[in-house]
Amino acid sequence: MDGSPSPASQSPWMPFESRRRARDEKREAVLRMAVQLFLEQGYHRTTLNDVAERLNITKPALYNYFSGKDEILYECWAIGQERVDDCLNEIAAGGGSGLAKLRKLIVGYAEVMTTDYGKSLVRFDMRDLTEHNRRIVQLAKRKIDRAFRSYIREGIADGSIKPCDAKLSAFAIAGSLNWIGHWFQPGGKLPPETIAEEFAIHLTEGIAAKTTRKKAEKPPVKAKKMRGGTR
Amino acid sequence: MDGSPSPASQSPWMPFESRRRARDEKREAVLRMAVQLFLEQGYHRTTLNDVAERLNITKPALYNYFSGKDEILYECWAIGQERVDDCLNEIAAGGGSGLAKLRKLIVGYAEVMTTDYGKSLVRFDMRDLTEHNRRIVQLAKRKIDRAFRSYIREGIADGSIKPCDAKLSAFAIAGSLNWIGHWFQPGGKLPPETIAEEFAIHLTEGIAAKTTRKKAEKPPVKAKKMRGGTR
DNA sequence: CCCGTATATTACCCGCGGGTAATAAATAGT
DNA sequence: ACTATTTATTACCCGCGGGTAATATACGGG
Repeated sequence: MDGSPSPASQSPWMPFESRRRARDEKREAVLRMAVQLFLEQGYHRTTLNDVAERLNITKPALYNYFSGKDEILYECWAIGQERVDDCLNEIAAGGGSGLAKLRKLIVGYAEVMTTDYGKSLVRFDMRDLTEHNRRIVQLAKRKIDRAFRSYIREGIADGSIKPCDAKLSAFAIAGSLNWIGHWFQPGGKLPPETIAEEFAIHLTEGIAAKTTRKKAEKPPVKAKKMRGGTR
Repeated sequence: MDGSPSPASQSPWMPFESRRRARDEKREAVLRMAVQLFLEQGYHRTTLNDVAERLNITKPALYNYFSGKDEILYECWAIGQERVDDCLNEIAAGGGSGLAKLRKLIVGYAEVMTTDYGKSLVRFDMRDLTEHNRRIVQLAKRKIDRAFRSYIREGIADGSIKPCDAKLSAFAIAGSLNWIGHWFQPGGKLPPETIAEEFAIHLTEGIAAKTTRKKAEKPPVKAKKMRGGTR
């Protein structure tokens, strides 16, 4: 039934009939289309008409779900941020050396960066948001930065990481990871997991206390649990 | 202003030259103000009125020097690119191992990234440009990317760099460097040169064949080994 | 069946900002 | 001083696109 007859469009609004989808699903559909277009064309070059049209609806319909364009932008960002937060929480829940935590963060963050919502964390201009939302974003960014730095400091303290400037190292690592959001596209030959693992090794190779050439201990990166709910 | 070194009577071309020079200076003043505002407020939120106003002129006056807003954006980018090109040419002219060249590039590129025009290389959206200019930009970006990769490959070939995936390593390094353009601001306690040197060491620490503290061949990078404490 | 609510549409507003005359003021060349 | 050219100003156009009002259609409950 809900199997759309024509997969040409992922939109729940098939021209006329089945419009009885749950509200949240429609909201999500809007966000998925929006983030895709924002990334593809840029926020300012993407009109709400563009978004609506590709969903087989009209612009004002969007206002049933969002208060304005900037809120859509914010929600896209928020979904990506949520995934990073999940990652941070998982790490905080687990144990391990500073280096181990840092690597977990790199792997998780890198994988997020290969998704549309993840890209929105670094490709969107936060100055397009309202003052209120912008502050939330800035706070979140500081949180991520602090995580990187504190894991590095932790690693230095526990001996798993060589003494180094935590701030600069964090910038270097975060920069490499954020850049993924600019060059990665799903079609490539390197799958996200491979990229993430390679980066986890490479980016810590310079600061790890011991030689990093260990192949074991990592293959099963833990059950990567898929959260069913999208949001 | 420009004290004419000799009376105009001696050189009939002098007036012409001086006028052209004055024109170029004004053009540059426009670009300096534009790049500053574009970085500060973002391209789309910066109006030509903003630019003109801060220069004590009016919007249409800008059209004496530029054909439109997008051309101003392009010229800002071009200045930054020129500096990178200078850096690339210097490296190409000199010698050294692949690793040495890579480090030179890191130092040079990092320093460019701390300038306004350098930031424009990574903070501006090329999709705001005309098709023609966008193609030039893409070409230049590929050129830089090729430089990173080829130095790495060269380093692997001559033994100065450990075997690794040149493409991924280049992305990682370029990402760290490009990120500088997002976080650096002149007021900080770390001067650009220090950042550049630190990055040159850190970013190659993982892939350098031997311990990084070697002064073999040429010492293009000052032996600033001071690791650990940093400051 | 009727009504309330949620959802969608059509038609419109309007402000922002890039770009363009038409024209005035400055500067060089003779 | 007169003229041509460059450079600047004032005043305007107009299209794009975010946002709104009025309205139509569907759905669910009594």
